[in-house]
Amino acid sequence: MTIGQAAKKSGVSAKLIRHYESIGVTPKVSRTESGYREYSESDVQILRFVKRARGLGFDMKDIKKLVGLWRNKGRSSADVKNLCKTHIENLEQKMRELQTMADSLRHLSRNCQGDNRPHCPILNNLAGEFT
Amino acid sequence: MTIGQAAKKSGVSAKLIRHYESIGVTPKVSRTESGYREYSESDVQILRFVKRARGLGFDMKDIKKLVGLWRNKGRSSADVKNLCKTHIENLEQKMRELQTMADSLRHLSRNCQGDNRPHCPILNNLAGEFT
DNA sequence: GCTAAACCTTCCCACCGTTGGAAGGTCAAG
DNA sequence: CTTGACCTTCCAACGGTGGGAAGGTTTAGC
Repeated sequence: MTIGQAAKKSGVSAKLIRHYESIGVTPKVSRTESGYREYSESDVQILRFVKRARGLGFDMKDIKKLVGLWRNKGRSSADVKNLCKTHIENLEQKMRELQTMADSLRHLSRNCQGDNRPHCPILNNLAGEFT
Repeated sequence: MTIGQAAKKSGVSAKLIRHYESIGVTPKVSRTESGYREYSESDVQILRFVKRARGLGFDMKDIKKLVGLWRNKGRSSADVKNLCKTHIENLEQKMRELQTMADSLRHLSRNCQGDNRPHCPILNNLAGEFT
C-alpha cells in the first residue's frame, strides 16, 4: 500500500502520517526501491490507533507511550489505566477552567444592554472597574 | 516606568509585553533617548485589560478588537456583547468535546482491572476491538 | 515509446501564545 | 571603572496540523 492508500484507509492524512513517523510515534515503515513508503494492514491499524487516541484528547507524548504499551504483550494494564487517569484529570481541570470563564462571561453578558450605546459592563470589568 | 516595572505592575512579563506590542494588540509606547520603552499608568492599565481578557479565554484577535472597542468612546455595547456571545459558544463547544472525551475515558477506565496483567479494555478500544 | 496526470519524496513556512536564550547596549551603585 | 541589573533585537522552541515548492516515479492512454 502506498501512503495515499494508507491515508484513505486510516483516515489520517499522508502529511500527518509522515509527521507521526518523523517524531517516532509510529514505527518507520519499509520502502520500495524508489523510496516510496510501503504500508501493510497492521501499519494502517497503528494509524487508526493513533487517530482514536487523538480523538480522546491524548497528546503525542502519551500516544507514543500508548502505542508502546499496546505493542508490548508483557505490559501491565495498570500502566495504561494510570496514563488514562492522569489524562482524565487533565481534561477535568481544563473543563473547570473553561466553565469558570464561561460563567464569568455569561454573568457579564447578562448585565450588558447590547444596544447602540457605549456603556458596557463587559469592558468595564476587563478594565478593572468592578462597579 | 521601564518595561520591567510595567511588567511587575501589570503582571504581564516583559517578554510578553514586547510581543503584544509587536503584534499590534497594545499600542506602541514612547521610547527614551537610548531606546528603552517608557510606560505610563494608562499603558499598564491596557496590559491589565489584556491579561484579564486572556484569563477569560479570548484569543489575541478578539483581544485586539476588545482593546479597540474599549478605547473607542463611540462604540456600541452590542458589538462587545456579540463578540462575547460568540466566545461563550466556542467555550461551550470546547467543553462539550472535552466532556465527551472524559466520559469515554471514564467508561473505558472503569472496565480496566489496572493490575499487572496485560489485558486492557482501554487499549482494545483504541485498537478498534469493541468486544 | 511518449506524454500527462497522479502520485510520491524531502524541505521549509505558517498558525497560536508563550518562553527561552544569545549577543549586545545602558544605567545605577560601589 | 567595574559589576550587575536592566534593556534592546533577533531566532528558536513547544504541539498538531496544513500548505506549498521542487523534484522523482508510476500508471494510463495514445
